[in-house]
Amino acid sequence: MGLVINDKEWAGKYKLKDIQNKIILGDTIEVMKKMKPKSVDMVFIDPPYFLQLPKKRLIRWEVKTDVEGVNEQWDKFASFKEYDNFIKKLLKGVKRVMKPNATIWVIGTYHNIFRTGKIMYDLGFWMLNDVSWFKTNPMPNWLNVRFTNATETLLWAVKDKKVKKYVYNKEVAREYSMKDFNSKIVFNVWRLPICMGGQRLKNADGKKLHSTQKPEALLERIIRISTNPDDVVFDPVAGTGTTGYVAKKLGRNFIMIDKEEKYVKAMQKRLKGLQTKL
Amino acid sequence: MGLVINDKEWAGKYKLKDIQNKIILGDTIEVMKKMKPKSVDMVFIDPPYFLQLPKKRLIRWEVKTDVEGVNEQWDKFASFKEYDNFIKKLLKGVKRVMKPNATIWVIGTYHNIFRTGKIMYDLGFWMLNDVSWFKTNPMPNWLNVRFTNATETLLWAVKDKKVKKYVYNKEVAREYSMKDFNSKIVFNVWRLPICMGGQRLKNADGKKLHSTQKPEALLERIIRISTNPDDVVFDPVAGTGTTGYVAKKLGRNFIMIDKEEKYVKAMQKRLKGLQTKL
DNA sequence: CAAAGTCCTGAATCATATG
DNA sequence: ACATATGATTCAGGACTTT
Repeated sequence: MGLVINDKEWAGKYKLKDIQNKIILGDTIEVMKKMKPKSVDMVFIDPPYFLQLPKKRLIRWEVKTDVEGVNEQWDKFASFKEYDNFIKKLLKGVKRVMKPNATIWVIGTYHNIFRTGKIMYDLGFWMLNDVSWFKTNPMPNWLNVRFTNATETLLWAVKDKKVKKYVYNKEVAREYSMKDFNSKIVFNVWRLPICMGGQRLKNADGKKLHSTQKPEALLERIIRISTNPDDVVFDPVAGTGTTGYVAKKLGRNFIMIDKEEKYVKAMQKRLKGLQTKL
Repeated sequence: MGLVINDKEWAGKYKLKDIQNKIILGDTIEVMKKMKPKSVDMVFIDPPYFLQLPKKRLIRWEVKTDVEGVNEQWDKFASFKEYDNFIKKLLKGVKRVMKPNATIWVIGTYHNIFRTGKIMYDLGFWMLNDVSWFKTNPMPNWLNVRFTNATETLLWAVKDKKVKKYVYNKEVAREYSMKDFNSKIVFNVWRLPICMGGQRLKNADGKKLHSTQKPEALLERIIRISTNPDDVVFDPVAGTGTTGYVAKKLGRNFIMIDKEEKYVKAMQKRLKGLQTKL
């Protein structure tokens, strides 16, 4: 049995053992319906950001160049409504497969995080924190017509208000806060650089494979703080697979879904590389 | 003509000269309807945050005093829906009186800022930045079960997507960024302390008058960066009146509205104190 | 008077056990 | 699902008191 499951070739339900530490190629909403309820310990979601950029010419303060911008099929939504509907379906599906004491992380920018947060509240998630990822090396806004957007926002929530015994490794959290600000207070502000250098996956042309690949250090922090070893970390829109890669590296298990073959292939390669390393 | 206008005693519309540098006592939605469209240069809103705090009291065990949360009438909403409706009416009213190139600032915490931001997008405001106010002296999370909430979020937007020539004093912005982070990049992260000491308005008992008084330094930054001298700064839910106080101090004009007489009285006193100072 | 020590408090969705 | 009783944590900064 390989690392990848093609959902089209799978009839019936998924048992946990079928998909643990697997990448599933398929429509995430449909795949989740076939998963067992209350089966994962933590969820990380990095949804499409709905940048609303013009199709041809991307504005330079948003992205580096026209070619490399977020202008791909997966970020195309006709309207706020369509976007909201997608996020709502995604979060509903995720909530169903979360264990009762599981937590969920969602990352976004000001383009999408407000609508997304609002939907989380409406679905009954209980917010624990909004965390501000303060990038140490943001792209400067060289037109100087507004502030340099140096942050992304992470929302951290539990399934319901009544959940109390979720995982929060406070000593680990304090480690990072000491490193960031030399402070014993564990702030909801994190300082770390964006994804750079060797971490960045490239395609055959040497161009970056994915516009919004997250740094491993970000996932490391999230996973170490909010899961224990052997927990199952779930990413329903996995992209380049940083979630599963870091989870595995830290002795956790993963389940990842993506609908694009090129990303699934890249994840597969990345994880195989990890196996040889370990 | 005094500093305060009682809306009940005012028939007909308000001309700009009637209300410039005045505090209006009345229902903000109704008052705004009587204001002239396209008349203000900048708006600052610090709406109720809809904290949904538990009814029980928290006690500090060592000193045996209550932890006073916000538990006041103005933060009472029955449901998300009721809260959303209030914010929607407020923002619609505000948009109407904004000049075409005016900008708007809205502040909040994770309790309310996501729904509020979503509504702003839906009403057609064009977001310029989300700014993270990183408090230098937050209340620590004493039980250590989540991150210390050390931030509030400011949303900064223009009236419509097509607005280009709004006020952004980039040199002033850089001043603050140098002070905060010794950086020439003007980050969307601001470091300043919460409202403390002599700034804080007290009532006759020596207790704080308002749970959520904003520091003058915050308003100073906002006003200096996003307005020019003699501009009209509008605050439709003025509370303790920090907006007007700082605006006046910086050579701007203000219009403030609040429905509670005790706050209007306090603002009046505060502004009279400023006149004697200047 | 200055320096050191004490007390208080800040927009907070902070826990657990029992009935 | 409530309400109630019990328990024993955190830091910066301003106001106040003592040395």
